[in-house]
Amino acid sequence: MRDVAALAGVSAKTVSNVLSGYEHVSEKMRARVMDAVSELGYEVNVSARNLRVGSTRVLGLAVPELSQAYFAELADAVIRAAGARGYTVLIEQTLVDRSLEITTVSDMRRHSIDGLIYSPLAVRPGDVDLLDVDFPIVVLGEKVEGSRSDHVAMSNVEAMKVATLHVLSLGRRRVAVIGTQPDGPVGTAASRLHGYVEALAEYGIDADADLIVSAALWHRENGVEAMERLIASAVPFDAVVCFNDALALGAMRALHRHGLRIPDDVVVVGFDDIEDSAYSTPSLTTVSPHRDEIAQNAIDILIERIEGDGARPDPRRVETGYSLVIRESSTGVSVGQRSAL
Amino acid sequence: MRDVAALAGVSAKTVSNVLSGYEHVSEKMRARVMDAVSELGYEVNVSARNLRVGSTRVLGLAVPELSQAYFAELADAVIRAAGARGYTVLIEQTLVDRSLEITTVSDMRRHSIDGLIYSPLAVRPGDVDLLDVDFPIVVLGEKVEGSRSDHVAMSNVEAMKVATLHVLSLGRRRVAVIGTQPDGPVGTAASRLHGYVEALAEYGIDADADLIVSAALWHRENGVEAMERLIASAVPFDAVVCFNDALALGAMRALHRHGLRIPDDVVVVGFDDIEDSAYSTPSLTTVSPHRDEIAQNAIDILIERIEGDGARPDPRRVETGYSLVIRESSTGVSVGQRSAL
DNA sequence: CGGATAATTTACATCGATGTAAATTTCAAG
DNA sequence: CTTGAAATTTACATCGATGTAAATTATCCG
Repeated sequence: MRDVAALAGVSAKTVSNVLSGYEHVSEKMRARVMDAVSELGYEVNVSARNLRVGSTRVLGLAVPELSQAYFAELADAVIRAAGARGYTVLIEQTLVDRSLEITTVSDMRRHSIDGLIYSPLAVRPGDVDLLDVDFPIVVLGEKVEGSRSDHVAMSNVEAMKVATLHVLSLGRRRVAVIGTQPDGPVGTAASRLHGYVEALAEYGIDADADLIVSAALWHRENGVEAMERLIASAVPFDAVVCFNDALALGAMRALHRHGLRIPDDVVVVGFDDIEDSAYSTPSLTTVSPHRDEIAQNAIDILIERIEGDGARPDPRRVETGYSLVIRESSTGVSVGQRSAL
Repeated sequence: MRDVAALAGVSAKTVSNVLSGYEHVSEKMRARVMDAVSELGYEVNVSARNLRVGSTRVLGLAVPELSQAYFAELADAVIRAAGARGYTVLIEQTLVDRSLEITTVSDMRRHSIDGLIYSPLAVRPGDVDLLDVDFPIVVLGEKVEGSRSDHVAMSNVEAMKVATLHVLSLGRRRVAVIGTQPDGPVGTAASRLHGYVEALAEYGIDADADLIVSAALWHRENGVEAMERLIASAVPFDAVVCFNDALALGAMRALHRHGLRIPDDVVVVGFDDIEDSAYSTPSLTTVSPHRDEIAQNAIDILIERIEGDGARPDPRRVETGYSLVIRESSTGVSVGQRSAL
């Protein structure tokens, strides 16, 4: 910057003013400085600016795994929303060794980040303290009892209830569910199971433990495996609601392999509305969380905290919308707003 | 840091030494400093360190869109490879407005990054200069004529030739191809088309222009649309090779809708081996680029450049491996190494 | 044309961590 | 109980951009 200033015959501060778009800079000055800048191919040193200014305009986004379509699509939405506000996003994968989720916020502060959007797989009760840091954080998903951090989430209970009611309205009565944790449902899984149970209750049906199938992770392979188990158990069922689309796609794969027709023999419903679900065969009925709404809210709240006066007001809780997208896997025909054809 | 030093009764430099793991620090000193650190909840200011040290240990990864499974899976691989070397990854999406790819490297240098891995959709001849910067860059995909930057890529020609030969070996002779750009093939598309043509030539077949179908983007919807056009054209065909899996999945969707059976009526082959392809119905035969190998090579070369002596040696060209994964969409049965079941 | 006001530019200190080189302490051997 | 070498710690300058406040220049009006 010194060099540019010297070449333009002005002070370093003037160069800085030009580059940071300071209001009171004359046109000729601006032109002169810009010439010098391009002649020397100068670029500002971001680290120095960050140090001086005290912020980086970089936000962290912590997700379990980018290779899961839901999180990739979420990341895309977050990056766009952040970009529109002039922020960049640094993505952290928390599920690094495919089985253990590391959750220490301080791990993420290694990189100078102004704030963090945290989308955990499952926040267990004890994790609350980890999040209760004096640093701007917005948590996506289940709100945690006693947590003082900001949350953006849809109502998993309600959404899953709507999805299950849809299945029941089609006349199915033996509705299986895939996706609880092997060691008992917590977090998102617990809420979705709750919605499922509530829906059954409206039809006067008691949940049958034999129809509740666990999945270690929510990947396609776990869906295949869970469905194989369900079929092997010989428990009769005529529908299955899955806690995410990957599980549902895996389950469909297994059903297909066993010659079971979808939806004739088994109705399948997913959750997340990832892109694949519109293009699978059959296309998948699923709950579509409004991802852009989630991303937008998270970004807005986070930036508000960052640029705010630093006071720690009451935690904010935003509930985002969702919609049920009905496709072939439940009705045989596709009518949802984002269906494939 | 001053405060920590004061509390521990030592100089700031000693605190710095302790925290950066300097060799000659006595045990009692280390303990004393660490106590002070945790008592004050001190965390180093990364911006200040970056300024002083002159690097950030952050690498950029520029991909068109994270919501495309191939790039999400690639990003995952890159993040892991970088993490193992102590680097973090900042992801940039270049396809911001869904149609226009911005490619200026300097756009990405807004964020203090030590180096960049750039995975362009299509580098056109004129783009060479944009990449010929004095900054560590590794380009993924097609090597560009005259480019002086490092490249990591598989042989698209060869891989597509192998895929097409597979189709021909099944007895199909009217092999369509989906994925050229509407305004003439460039970059990756050109190479893959080349491989297709070469394979046909081995069977003494001339490429038929009517069987070469373009796609504006390589998303599922474009695959659907391309296949609809092909079917509407009434040109007979008994197989289709697609330039990526998303196109193939979209094409399968369209075939299904028209009551055409896969693979009986039409053999379908994709490219990329994204996770969906193993779980689609039918599962998709595809070329599997060795993503981890690509990521590892890119990271190794990039870090070598960054940590090297700054000399600008000859550009490096690494060719990574691939394999043909044969699944139901070509043979009716799945035998590939990463098949679904 | 003087004087006041606004616009523009400048000098200097500062953000916080770390490299350098010098100062101090520690320790083994004589 | 020296003495020299090694180990440990310290003082100080520095990375590069920007906020502050003061200095300078331009502009306008009576």
